[in-house]
Amino acid sequence: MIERTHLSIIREVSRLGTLTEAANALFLTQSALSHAIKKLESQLGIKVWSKEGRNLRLTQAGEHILSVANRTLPQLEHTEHLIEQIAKGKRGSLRIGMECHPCYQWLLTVVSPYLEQWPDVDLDVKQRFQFGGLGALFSHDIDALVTPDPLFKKGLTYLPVFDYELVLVTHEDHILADKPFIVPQDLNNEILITYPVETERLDIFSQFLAPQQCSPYKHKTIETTDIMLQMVASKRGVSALPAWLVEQYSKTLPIKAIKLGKKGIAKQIFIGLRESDVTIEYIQSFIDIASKHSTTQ
Amino acid sequence: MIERTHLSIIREVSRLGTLTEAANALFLTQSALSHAIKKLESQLGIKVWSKEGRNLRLTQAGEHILSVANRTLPQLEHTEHLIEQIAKGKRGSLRIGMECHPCYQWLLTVVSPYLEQWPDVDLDVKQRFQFGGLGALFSHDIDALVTPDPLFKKGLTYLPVFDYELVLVTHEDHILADKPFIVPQDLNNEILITYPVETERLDIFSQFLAPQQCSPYKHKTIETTDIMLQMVASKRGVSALPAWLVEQYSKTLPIKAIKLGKKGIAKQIFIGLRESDVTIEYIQSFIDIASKHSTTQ
DNA sequence: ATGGTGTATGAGTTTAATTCATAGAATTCT
DNA sequence: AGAATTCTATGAATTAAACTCATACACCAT
Repeated sequence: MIERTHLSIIREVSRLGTLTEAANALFLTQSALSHAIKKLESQLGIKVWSKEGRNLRLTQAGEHILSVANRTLPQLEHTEHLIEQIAKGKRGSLRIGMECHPCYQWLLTVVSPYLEQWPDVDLDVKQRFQFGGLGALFSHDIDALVTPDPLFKKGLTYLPVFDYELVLVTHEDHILADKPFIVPQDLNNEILITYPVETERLDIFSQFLAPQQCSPYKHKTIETTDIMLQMVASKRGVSALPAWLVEQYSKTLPIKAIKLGKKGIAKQIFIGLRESDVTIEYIQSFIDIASKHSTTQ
Repeated sequence: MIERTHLSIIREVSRLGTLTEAANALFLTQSALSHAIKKLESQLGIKVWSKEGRNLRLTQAGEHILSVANRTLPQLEHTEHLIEQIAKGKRGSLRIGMECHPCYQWLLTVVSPYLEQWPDVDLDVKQRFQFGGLGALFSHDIDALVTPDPLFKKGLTYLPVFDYELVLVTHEDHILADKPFIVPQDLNNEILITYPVETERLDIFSQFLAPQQCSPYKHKTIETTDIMLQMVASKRGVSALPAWLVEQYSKTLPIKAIKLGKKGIAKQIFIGLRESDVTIEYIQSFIDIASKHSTTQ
């Protein structure tokens, strides 16, 4: 069996020329190298070197071993270096799953300071999961899940990262725009625009309309927040989004936010993690930075 | 230090699923593997596996080690095999990569006299490469590359082995069958059958149709030459193949070869080698035999 | 010859790897 | 729920290997 030491020895000897020097470079005695190679030779049934006077010349077999040494040793050294970084907590991969459409805007504000602080962390954001965000966490397809529903399961933890109020968005000239708040019946004649997910996962349905058995005149779905708000701004419908997001867009678009019900709808966003990961430094740091970028942002 | 045993252990465990089975495969006890990995983990300061119930799941660090194992162990095993052959006084192994579909038929005619002359050379033919034929040559996954594109790189040499003419193949009753040669426009209403590779790598496209901005009525792809010619023989389309190949098949199938353009399309096939290998006797001999089996065959 | 420099080798020592026996953990069976 | 099964983990004892030391031997230059 060709072992790593054999590769190192052959590489060093052909780099430095003599066994003695190679032995020094490897912090071993000349005797050790001699014995090691001798044993290898007897195992493989070949000679590694032939002696030409007092220099060693690699045989054909020796050349093959040197060649494999030059190809594989650097790879081993590279992974050892990589793993050292992982051990120090400096490197790793953080794949974030998003189960909350509007949170994408918020995530972007978290990501840039994070990447600055952790340049060696591989960050990735995923938005579609074959077996739901929870399944993705369990099957290690993602490492963190941004979600409004903290479905507690053994082996997972959730940490709240920010609170916001869900509001109705209308054009600023809309009939409802001047009300201090709206009631479910107010939407009976409106076109409601939402993200394309099941209605059970849309709070405007599950927490506002459904309890009063109301439904909008029409329900349209749109993938992206930008287009959604463009539609609202061109009076093609109303939507329900986080208040902070509406406030941000209202600087450039003629839109307005209205409370949903007298008390409004309060939402909380969590980050779910596998319990075994919470101690990892670069993951903790992500939670920290995420928490700091809460509503006020 | 990551040793070869660690690589083997991690590879076998991820192949077989359990430490116990891996231990059997490696002719060691389960305890030995457990101790070995434990020691590695303490040296590197990381975990290789995390236990999920009773299964082991590789950590990120573990994945890196597995990846380096899959890259380096086969190389070590191959050189050991090579050296074993050298020790026995036999020659070695010749792994040929093919980047040229129809050349397979030609290769078969080369292989049999070669094997007769070199009974102890282990011959292997590979047709799929993760990083292209060139990458396979450099990473020692193959020893020789049969290709129409001699992409010169430092450390490689190419030797031309045979020339042939690329021709159109049609049914012998086809409308085009009586022409002395065809022009690109003649294919506008034809179904063209080719091997399933990128059109840039198909000479009928890159050297014949594309310069005149022509394209066939339809483009179908088929893996094997036999089936391809069966299709042509049953009037389901036309194809482009080496003249010598068509000539051979035309003895048994109602097909005919037609020149592509007035001058025809001349092709040249090369064998690429690592420069360090060109002096090896059994490789030189392969080139010799290959060159002798050129067009006339 | 002689000193200098390098390799080879046997014997003894140190270190590492392996096994054995057994405990613990998770899963399946009844 | 408890028993049987099937893995992994671990400490202690054993076995094997790697390494050093001391020294012999080979080559070359002067």
